[in-house]
Amino acid sequence: MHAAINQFNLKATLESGQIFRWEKIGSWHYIVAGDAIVKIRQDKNKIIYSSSKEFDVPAFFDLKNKHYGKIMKDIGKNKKLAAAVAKYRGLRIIKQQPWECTASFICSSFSNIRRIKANLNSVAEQYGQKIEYDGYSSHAFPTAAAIADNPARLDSCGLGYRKKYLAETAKKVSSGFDFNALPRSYGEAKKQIMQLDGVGEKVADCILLFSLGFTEPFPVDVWIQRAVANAYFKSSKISAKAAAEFGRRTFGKNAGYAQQFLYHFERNK
DNA sequence: GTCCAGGTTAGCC
DNA sequence: GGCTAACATGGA
Repeated sequence: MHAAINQFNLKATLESGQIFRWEKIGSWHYIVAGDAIVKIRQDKNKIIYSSSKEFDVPAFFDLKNKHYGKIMKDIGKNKKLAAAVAKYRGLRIIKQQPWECTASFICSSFSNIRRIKANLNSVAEQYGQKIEYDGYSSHAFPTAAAIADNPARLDSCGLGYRKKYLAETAKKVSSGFDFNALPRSYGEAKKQIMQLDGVGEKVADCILLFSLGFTEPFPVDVWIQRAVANAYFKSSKISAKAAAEFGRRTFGKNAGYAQQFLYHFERNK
């Protein structure tokens, strides 16, 4: 499939730490999402893609968002963000499946991207069905029930203390917790998600932002905490809570985008 | 050996 | 409510 596209930066989108199970081989990117493999590359204002099964690639990359230009204009007004927006315009917020996103960010806590990738691939190998497309082979991300049925297999995934969080959350998700039945309000939805083991303020914000369609979360990790302190408070350190409140107050409904640009910019400077 | 990594939690005040 | 130490593991 070919499609003409404006304001899309595939590289920045994939490299900005929202999604972990992807790999670049030559000029192609292979992304494993759920039980599908998506093959995609970007050539200026065009994307070329296909997938192992039916998959809405434009929806996944938020390319149907009619407000993107306006959002960029809005957050770009902020002096500290102007450079990030100029440099990475086209960075999109990916829309993942809630369970997979939740599991991913439970694994992300106090870790690093390289290791998170290895952890998630191990989990997929332990439980997930083998899938193959265009010579690229991987494993589907397992259902919560698959993990809940046999949590012992997490032992070999190198998750450390996160193992018990993932096992417990898999159990809850496979036995009643329903992402589709969450309240519409950010605060209420967040409160419910935080009932899950291993899901605190930051991971909850990531889940709401990267999988549930909320755009106002401002997830604060060590990078964002430092960046906000340095750029906006002329201080070397402020609390995570203060950084989150600042982000949401300053950027409102677009805080999620602002955070993602800030994060990617900080990590690459 | 020491330090750090897209934090969360339990235990304390 | 806010503050702290503990939590497993791997790489620099």
